[in-house]
Amino acid sequence: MPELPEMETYRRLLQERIGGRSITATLVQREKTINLPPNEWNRILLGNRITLVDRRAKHLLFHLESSHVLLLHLMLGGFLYYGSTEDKLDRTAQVTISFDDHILYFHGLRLGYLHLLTTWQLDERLDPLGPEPLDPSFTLTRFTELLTEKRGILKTALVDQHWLSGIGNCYSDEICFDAAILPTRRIPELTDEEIKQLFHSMQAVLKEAIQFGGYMEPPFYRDDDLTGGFNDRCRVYDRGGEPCVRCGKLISKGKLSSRKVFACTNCQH
DNA sequence: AGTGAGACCCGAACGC
DNA sequence: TGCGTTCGGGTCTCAC
Repeated sequence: MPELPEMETYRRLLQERIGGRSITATLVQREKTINLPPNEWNRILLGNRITLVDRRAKHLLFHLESSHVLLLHLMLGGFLYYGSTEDKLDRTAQVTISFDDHILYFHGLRLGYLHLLTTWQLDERLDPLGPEPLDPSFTLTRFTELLTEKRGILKTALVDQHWLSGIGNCYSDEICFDAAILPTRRIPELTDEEIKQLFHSMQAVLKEAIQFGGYMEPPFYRDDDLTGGFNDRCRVYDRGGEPCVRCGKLISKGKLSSRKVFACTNCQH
């Protein structure tokens, strides 16, 4: 599931590859993915140069020389592949963007989108998002303040993009596991010590996931051994029934308002 | 304010 | 092989 670490992995890989390069062709197979009539979308993009690939929460931002921005959200199951006309995946690509002989394929964009925006429109779109958990200005003090404003269930808050952005279903469970705190705990019942631990685990888990290339099935390019490196390092997510790496008891799989929740009910409290 | 339900969307995986 | 069916899950909106 593309969350902060997966998008950050893509950002890094994309910046190295297409940063500074000009778009030579585009192909839109699914018009709903974009926000403009295809000819207008194409007209603005063709010949335009990518000045910077940036990330905000689970969004990827392709800044263009024209000062437009391509805003990507992969939602569920979206993923990217960087190859060529020969080197591509045998999967449907909703959009492709070419840089001479290199092609960026956008796959699995069912609910996901790739919107071409002005900087003003971009600010408006990103405005409702909560703070970035890894932003240096996001301190334990700030985190504690945020938690004081919330009263519901911990996991619900962690995945609330308006409250704190970038964390989704997978990492909320991983963070809670690392902190040895149940994701179903009520926020007001958390002790100062637990909040401190949660903050620390949030930093540690997200940084580790970024370092190992996130939780992602398909590779980003041929011979890519980075993307998806965190798949095997997940401790609870999608591991229902497997033994807990910390205590050996079986990981439980539950539901919380239509969301899957994975936790070790033995060593998480 | 928090919670839950429903809609969105459709390719891939699965079953026969 | 091929057709039909099922499923996933972030986000938004709306009702309670």
